[in-house]
Amino acid sequence: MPESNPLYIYNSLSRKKEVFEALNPPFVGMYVCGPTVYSDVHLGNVRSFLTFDVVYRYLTYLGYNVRYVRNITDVGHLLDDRDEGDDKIEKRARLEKIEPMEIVQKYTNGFHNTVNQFNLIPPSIEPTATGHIIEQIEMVQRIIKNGYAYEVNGSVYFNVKKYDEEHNYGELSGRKLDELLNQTRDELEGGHEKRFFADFAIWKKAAKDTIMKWDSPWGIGVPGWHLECSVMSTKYLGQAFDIHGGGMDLKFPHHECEIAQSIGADGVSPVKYWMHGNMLTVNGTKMSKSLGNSFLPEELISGDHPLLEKGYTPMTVRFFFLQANYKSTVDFSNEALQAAEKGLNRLMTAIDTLMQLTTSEQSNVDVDAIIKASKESMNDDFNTPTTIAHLFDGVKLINSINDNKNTINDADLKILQNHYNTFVFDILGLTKENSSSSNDELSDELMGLIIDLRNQSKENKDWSTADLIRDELKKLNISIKDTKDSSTWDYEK
RNA sequence: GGUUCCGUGGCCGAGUGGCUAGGCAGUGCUCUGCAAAAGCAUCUACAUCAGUUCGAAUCUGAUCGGAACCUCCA
Repeated sequence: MPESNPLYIYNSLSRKKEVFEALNPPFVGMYVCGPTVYSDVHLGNVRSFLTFDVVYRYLTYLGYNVRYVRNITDVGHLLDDRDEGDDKIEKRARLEKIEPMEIVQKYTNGFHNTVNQFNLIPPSIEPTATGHIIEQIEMVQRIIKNGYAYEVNGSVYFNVKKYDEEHNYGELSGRKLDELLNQTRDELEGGHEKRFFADFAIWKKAAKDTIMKWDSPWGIGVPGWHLECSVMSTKYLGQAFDIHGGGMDLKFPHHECEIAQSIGADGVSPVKYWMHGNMLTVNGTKMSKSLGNSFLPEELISGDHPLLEKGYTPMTVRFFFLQANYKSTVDFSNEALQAAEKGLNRLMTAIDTLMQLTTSEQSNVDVDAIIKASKESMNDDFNTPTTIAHLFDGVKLINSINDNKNTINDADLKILQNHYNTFVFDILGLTKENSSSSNDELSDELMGLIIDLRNQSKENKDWSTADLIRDELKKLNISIKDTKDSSTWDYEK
């Protein structure tokens, strides 16, 4: 539980940083909009999930008991909500000539593999839309009963106009209904089933050739596109819960509709703190599949993509993202990624140094200052860039102790070691990626032998042999680095 | 057009009234047979114009430029 300094969270609803106070401490309910599993997740998606991974990790660190729910959307994402709506997953299934659930399984697996690579902690519950059809039907019934929805030809629409008369449709995104009306006048032409242009489907009658469909009081159909999140958050976190996260692009209409549905069904505004992560951009434009500027995590790692000069490890990317505030866009560039790669390396090297530091009787360094600064940064709306900056201040300190320019005693060293373990590995979720992970005992022993031979050459001042060994190993992507009285080696991809 | 937001040094990116983060690159130095790596030190800034103020990157207004959302997207 937060003691001295409280945690502040930027709430999209109030557009202010607010002190975080859990509804039912020590429990915290957090819902994050997960992926629609109709194709591979790309790097932009990863950034969003990473943001909330850190939120989850930090809340846990603070002592909260977090139930983290992140859904899998496996049905119901209609391409539009007009009469001829089409389901993304079905469309993809037809293209690939396989079962919709095969698509769902394939890309769910892919999603899990990807987020594992980036060291994201799995959520406490990962519910699927198709697993909650009954609950969705029940929610539609509650909304109808409360007079906020109407049925037309086997479809049910949320009555936004009526809702807005009693509540405030658009409170999250700052939109006004009459302003929306002005901009979408064209859309009103033509005889749709909706009574009002802003109404949205919460149950949609199935087209004849639809494969995924369910029986309901209104006939055979599919749940509307915004409903699942309302249903599953209510089921697992209650009618009102602490944090709801998602990408900025979901703010409107998706999250706006969630609020309306929850109030329409249960009379309760569902979320205390709305959090929105910003977009990953490429050359200043949002990364998205339709623009063709996205790339897949595998392409990133291999470097096999026109936009990439080389491959980058998942941890480099994780660190790169954490060096920016989650509320800002991050622009992808090779230069920035390479800077992150080196910076991360510097941090990890310093941690190695930290673990083998020799102690003195006295400390003349202020470890508390670094620890305090790191915590305050995280408490300031999960400000990972400044947290990392403070960790780098510590790097300077660690190196100076290692150079005998400063001293540290046993107690302080333990504190500092613990701090870096906690912040770097537990909270920021970075891991040591041994670039020589392909090593086995045999290569270790062989390399040890080669290095011994080379050291003998060096002792004999046979520089040409020593250099030959180093140059030839270089061709095999093995780099030799000489330190004062030993040599290390690394396999570089 | 509407809503929301942004423009910081070569690059990335913090910072919301005075104390000028951090990383990468550059430069100098240390270490070293050489190299690499590592370490230390260090230089470049606040889109433009006007205003408020003792004082502004930070507040106000205008101008220019950019983005997201308003249609599925994290």
